[in-house]
Amino acid sequence: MGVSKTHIFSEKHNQIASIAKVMSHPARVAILEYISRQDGCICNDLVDEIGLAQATISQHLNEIKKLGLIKGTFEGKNLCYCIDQNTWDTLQNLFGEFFQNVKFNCC
Amino acid sequence: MGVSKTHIFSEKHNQIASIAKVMSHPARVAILEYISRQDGCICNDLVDEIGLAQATISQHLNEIKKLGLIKGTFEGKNLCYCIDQNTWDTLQNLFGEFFQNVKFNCC
DNA sequence: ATTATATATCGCAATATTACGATAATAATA
DNA sequence: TATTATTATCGTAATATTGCGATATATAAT
Repeated sequence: MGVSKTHIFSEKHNQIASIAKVMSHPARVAILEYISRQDGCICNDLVDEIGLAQATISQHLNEIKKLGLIKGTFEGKNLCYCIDQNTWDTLQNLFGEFFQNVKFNCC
Repeated sequence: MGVSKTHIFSEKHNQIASIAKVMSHPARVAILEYISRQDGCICNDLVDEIGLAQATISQHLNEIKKLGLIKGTFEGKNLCYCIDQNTWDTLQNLFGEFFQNVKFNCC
């Protein structure tokens, strides 16, 4: 027991859940917002900004990256993390559509 | 260790994370969609529809209810779960705003 | 080559989530 | 009141997540 039964759900429902999962921790929300606020994308001060240990930040970044919401390339010494606009748009649509399509026809 | 440090994050970031957390399991996404598809709101066949044990469905419903996304009233013998339109709109806006406000200015 | 700085990974502990069977509670009906 | 159907709660087991220190890896500068 305790094993999540993802296989019994539709592709779309699993996809929406995956997106939501990434946003389901305030640190990751904060990270995404911080990255998006930067003019450039040198973001090694994320540790100071967020207030979690470097290892923990790295873990969170990795989970965001796995979904494709950010991509990182090395710019000189620092790793440059940026929002991946394509993925972002796709996920935004998927999620927005779900919110939009709910009907309110009772009670 | 292992204790989520919600107190170091802003109210808004925690709020967005809370919404996302509810949607972060495919069963809950499926439940929300199923309820919204119904013309009425007698939804005792959720167990057959989703394919999880009754106790598990009840747990998931409770987590959705805690956020205020659905409300339940008794209609005769059956419990009637419906989307709470007010909460839904609020959360949709909060979430949509977050997605919208991200800038793509690097890489 | 050595050193300094930034990021990733490993290993572990604490806590949270998921799922289900069993059982209790609730409400309509016989 | 007894029965039946529906939903909620309890207890428990399995798994997942969160967080951090320690350590490894990678790049830049000296």
